[in-house]
Amino acid sequence: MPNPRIILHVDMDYFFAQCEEREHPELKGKPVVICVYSGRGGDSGAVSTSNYEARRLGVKAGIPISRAKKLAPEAVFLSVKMELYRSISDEVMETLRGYCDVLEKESVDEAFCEITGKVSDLEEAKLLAVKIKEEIKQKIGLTCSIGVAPNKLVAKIASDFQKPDGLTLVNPEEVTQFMAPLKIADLTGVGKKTGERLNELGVKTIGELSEMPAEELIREFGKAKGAWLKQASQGMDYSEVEEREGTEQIGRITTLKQDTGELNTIRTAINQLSEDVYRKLEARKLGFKSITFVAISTDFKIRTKTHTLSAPAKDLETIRNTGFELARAFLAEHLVLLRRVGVRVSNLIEEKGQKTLGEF
DNA sequence: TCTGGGGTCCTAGGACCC
DNA sequence: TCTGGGGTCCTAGGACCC
Repeated sequence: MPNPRIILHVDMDYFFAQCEEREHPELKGKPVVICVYSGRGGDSGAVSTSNYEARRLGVKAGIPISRAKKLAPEAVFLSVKMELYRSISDEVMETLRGYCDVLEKESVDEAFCEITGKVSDLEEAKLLAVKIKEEIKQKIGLTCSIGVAPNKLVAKIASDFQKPDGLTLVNPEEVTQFMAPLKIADLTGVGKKTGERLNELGVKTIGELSEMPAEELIREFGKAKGAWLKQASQGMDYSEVEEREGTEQIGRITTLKQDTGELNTIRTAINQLSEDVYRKLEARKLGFKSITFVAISTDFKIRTKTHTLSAPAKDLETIRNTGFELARAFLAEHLVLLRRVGVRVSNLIEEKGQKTLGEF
């Protein structure tokens, strides 16, 4: 049998709110709510995240700001400051990089670290995790929660097991016992829809899921998802920790001041969004082949319209004009009022470093 | 109670090519 | 009258994650 892998999942605690607490120590101990205002005036918008004081009052990510204010009138409400969080995130990732063989940044506040080559057993892994936590605390001033396990799936669930400032280790032999009592929603990849359908089948825990016949899961959820559910419920996951570079897509989305089906109003929004997307592309020296117009109607249904160019482009005009043409075509097809619109580019291509025959 | 914004991955049908 | 199979790309939509 090959040596088991040892993988860390590092999850920053209530990240955006903790960043704000670091910048403004007087916030500590108070409920803090980080908001995305829609721009429609008043408290229209949603909660992005909140600290534990606010969570205790029922204020969680995703709820409307107006509702959060009713639940916690005394809380401090702040707008997201993405640049700040991103620069702090860079510091965290830089610190982690020093400790692992491979670092996979999963999002602005989470990462997987492969440390199989850095430690010889779980005891050493624990010491390393403690050291990482201390360094992030000392150098950056933030707490995190870490899960240590033989694969990514279990490491991620483990990092979520004890929070905030937690550390959870799962031996290869303990994986099954660790997973069995957990709710199916704790399984990353099981969201609202899958959770509801499993509930209808009488499945509430990961242990119960692991007892379902694979054939039945495949019949219910299709080949890939069914087989995955069976494996995941047993704590099996063979996916590798990998440094991923190339982003797949870059997009911007915005809420319109009013619901509208008017092409001219939408054009103004598209122009702005296109410029933002263009700036991000430019910063990363990327070209693109596909442009997508994203339309979210008043009933919150998401529809898209995509055009793929015959050759890659990298200019603002192409994004803006194609985006507008797609919007025009969309409105001709659908008689709906739109609440939000977005522009996205995909099929990204590195401007430089394109492979040429000369390289060989 | 009234709902942000940034992503990833998967599916399925159709076009097109060999 | 009966008429393959495989691969890849494109589009649209859905589920999920933070």
